[in-house]
Amino acid sequence: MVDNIDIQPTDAKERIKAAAARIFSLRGLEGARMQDIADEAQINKAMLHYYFRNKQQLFELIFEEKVKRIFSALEALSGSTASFEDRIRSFVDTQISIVLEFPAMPLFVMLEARKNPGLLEEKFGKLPVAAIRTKFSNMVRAEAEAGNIKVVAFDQLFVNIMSLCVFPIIAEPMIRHVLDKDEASFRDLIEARKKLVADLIIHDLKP
Amino acid sequence: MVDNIDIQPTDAKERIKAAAARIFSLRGLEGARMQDIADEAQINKAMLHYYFRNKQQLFELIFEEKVKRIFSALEALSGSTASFEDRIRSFVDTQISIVLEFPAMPLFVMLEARKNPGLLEEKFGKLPVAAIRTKFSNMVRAEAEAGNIKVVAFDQLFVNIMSLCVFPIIAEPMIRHVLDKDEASFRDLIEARKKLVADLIIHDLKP
DNA sequence: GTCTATAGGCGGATAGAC
DNA sequence: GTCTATCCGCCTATAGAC
Repeated sequence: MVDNIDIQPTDAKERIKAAAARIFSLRGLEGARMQDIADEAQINKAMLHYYFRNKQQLFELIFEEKVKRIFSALEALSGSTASFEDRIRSFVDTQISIVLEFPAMPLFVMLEARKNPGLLEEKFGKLPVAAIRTKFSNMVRAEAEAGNIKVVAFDQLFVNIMSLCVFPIIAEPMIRHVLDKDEASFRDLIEARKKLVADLIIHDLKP
Repeated sequence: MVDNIDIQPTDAKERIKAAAARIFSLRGLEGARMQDIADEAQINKAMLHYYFRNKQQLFELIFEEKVKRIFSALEALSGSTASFEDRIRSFVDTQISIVLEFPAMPLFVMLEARKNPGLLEEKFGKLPVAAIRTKFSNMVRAEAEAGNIKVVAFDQLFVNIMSLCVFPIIAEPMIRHVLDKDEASFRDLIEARKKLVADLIIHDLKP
């Protein structure tokens, strides 16, 4: 922000951010080592402090970016003029894809949000999510009144969808252990869920 | 194990274990401070090393106990002579109750299992879970052949149930933020799921 | 902008008195 | 068994040469 006058966008900065995301998501704020981030970014440890003042500041930047990414899928719920069913399908699909990009990230966010309650509110006001929530809630009520779906608690519906999309991916090690799956068949299992989860939700909503 | 000759079961040891579970689950192996565990257990830091040789050993003990607790609910799936539907209901109920006891624990287990792949296999062979899996899988097939439920992939069924039970609780901070709920109404939301999730699963299995 | 060297502090582990 | 004092290594952060 301060010195964005440089012509070439320093991709060192980008490499650091990517590396930090990987290390933080796996080891948490305290567990992450600046040296490991530097190694991963193929850069000197001192450069971390050159680009980002300190560990805490780097951490908060990553946290903020990743929460925004996770919440970005919510827009599939409110935007466009697609039918209710199509919005659900689209949301499930993008949600699963986003979490697949970076499976450890929701774990990281949930853990850090637990350690530091109020971190979410601090970084993002309640207002942006409130707008989407209201929109989705209204949509569910309208569909129910039109007789297209049965009457349901919209918050439970939301929780169901999120659970079915996110949990299997973050719980990969446990699920693979219990179901005795190798990496490939686990990937197939998740891929199949893009349709399966949407079907399950929509079937449940039939009047 | 070595010195279990002492008459009075040292409840200091129990306090330490409880404290360690709390701190480790929230901050992870590297993030946890021995001092914090000692404070929480109202005990001197040196005593931690008296009862448990070092941090790593204490950590592994806690990890092992907690995974066993989480997996213990699986027995509701295979045991007893109850009907299929009742087993599902009973499993959902106990699973939610267990996770509620210690909401951060599955997060902790999933994160540590990610950092250290093979930790699950190392601590618990595949065999015990394999037995339960086979039993459950056979049960699902038998019910389908009897025409009581439709034909489904048992592994997706298992993943669905786990997701709907576990995720909402571990994601409490994110869900409360998005749905703007206070502690009490969040608790109500989870409590209501004991029935709601079982209904959803059973409804989906109707032929 | 990049790197080396080092300061400075924190935290796990132990010695040893009681 | 319990506690204080202390060691020592690791890790963040910075100083300063280039």
